Amino acid sequence: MSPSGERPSDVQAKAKYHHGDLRGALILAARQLVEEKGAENFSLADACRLAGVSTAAPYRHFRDRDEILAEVTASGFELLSDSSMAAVAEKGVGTLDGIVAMGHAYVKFAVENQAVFRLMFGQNPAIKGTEPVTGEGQACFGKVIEQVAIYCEKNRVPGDAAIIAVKLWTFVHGAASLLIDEDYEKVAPGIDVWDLIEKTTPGLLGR
Amino acid sequence: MSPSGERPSDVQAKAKYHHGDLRGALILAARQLVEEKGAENFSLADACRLAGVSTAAPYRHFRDRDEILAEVTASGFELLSDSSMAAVAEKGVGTLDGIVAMGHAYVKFAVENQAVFRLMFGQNPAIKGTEPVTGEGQACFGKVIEQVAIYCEKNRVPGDAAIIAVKLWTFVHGAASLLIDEDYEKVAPGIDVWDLIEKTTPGLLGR
DNA sequence: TGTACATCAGTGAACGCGCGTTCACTGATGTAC
DNA sequence: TGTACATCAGTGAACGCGCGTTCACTGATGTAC
Repeated sequence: MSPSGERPSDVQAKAKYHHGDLRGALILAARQLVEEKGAENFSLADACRLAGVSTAAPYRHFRDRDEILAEVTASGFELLSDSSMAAVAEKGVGTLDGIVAMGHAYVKFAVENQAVFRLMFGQNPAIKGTEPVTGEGQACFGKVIEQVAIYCEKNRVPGDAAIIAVKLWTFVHGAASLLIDEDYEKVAPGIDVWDLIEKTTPGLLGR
Repeated sequence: MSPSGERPSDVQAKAKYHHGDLRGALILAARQLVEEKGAENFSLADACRLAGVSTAAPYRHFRDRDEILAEVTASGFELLSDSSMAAVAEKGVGTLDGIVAMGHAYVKFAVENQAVFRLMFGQNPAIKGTEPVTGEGQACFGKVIEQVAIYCEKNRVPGDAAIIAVKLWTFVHGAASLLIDEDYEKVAPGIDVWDLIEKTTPGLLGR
């Protein structure tokens, strides 16, 4: 340790003029605030406050407010891809269990990252049209098709893997949405979404 | 016609001090604006402009901005209930065709009333907790259970009608959401959601 | 039927607020010699 | 190794904006007599 007692990794150290990784810190702050207050209540000024910089600082790193949100959204797809693949790897590549596990991972992600999930799939043309978001989104769905294709081949299921993947996605997406938006609660309180997916997946795969 | 040439029904007549049904007119204006710009860009001031009244006028009829949005949301559920029932009546009460038609009506409603659909099912605790909204929402889902129950009895399908109804709702809701949020387009462009629902419903009903 | 008056549904001006973005600036960093 | 200087990443003050809401007010309506 240097005589001054400061280390580069000491993020909480007293404020420095040069931040080191303000871009990354702002994305992190934005993600946290979006999750806390919802994307519709997110303000750039808030993120600056949280990161401890002036409100003008972000403009060194981002074109505008939307560009930060797009970055948050894209990072959500990355995280979803990773956790889906981890789930599949654990339960078995191209197996029914593996595919169910992907569905569960999808719902788990939605629950743990509600506001980011809404950004990823919900309406916000300005954000969803941008490259990082579109790219990561396609990659993410590609993994589902891949697993379904392996499953179909192994089990001699006829039909287009892409269409079956769309069915699965549709169902799981509905479940995740209705769950986090608390729509089940009004009408089917205490429903076990985990179980719902497990029981419904075989039928959706089957035909 | 009176000598002045004015009729009470003459909505487009020159502005009157007393509006007649400002409450209703503001809800209509709000609905239109929500649909045009999205709920997140809706402002009370805009609605006043459209209705041709001062920005203070709404406060004779509504507590605040959220109360108008809640009213718009509740009216959405009414409309959805009505069109679902019309679809069922046409295709056959408690039949497979009737249930598929409800699914189609759900998607049609979502497409034609995207922003209101998002208000109805999306996150906005302030609005969704209110009475008109909760009540209309429950009534709406009740109609689905009803149809499924008749179907199950007629066709001797074992199992809880409510659970089957939840499955159907989940799938159709996923389809409607992914469709209007343009998420299919990235990944399965040109998909025929109508057909998807028709093909998938029997399986979801079956087990 | 005609008049007096209470009630109601609007007006329009003003408020304080927080936002996104721009500006001229300054302090820190790292490279050339 | 030490110094000069260009470059870069921040600052902080200011801007214009539109919003939701409140206020004292006024014009229209309808009822009692």
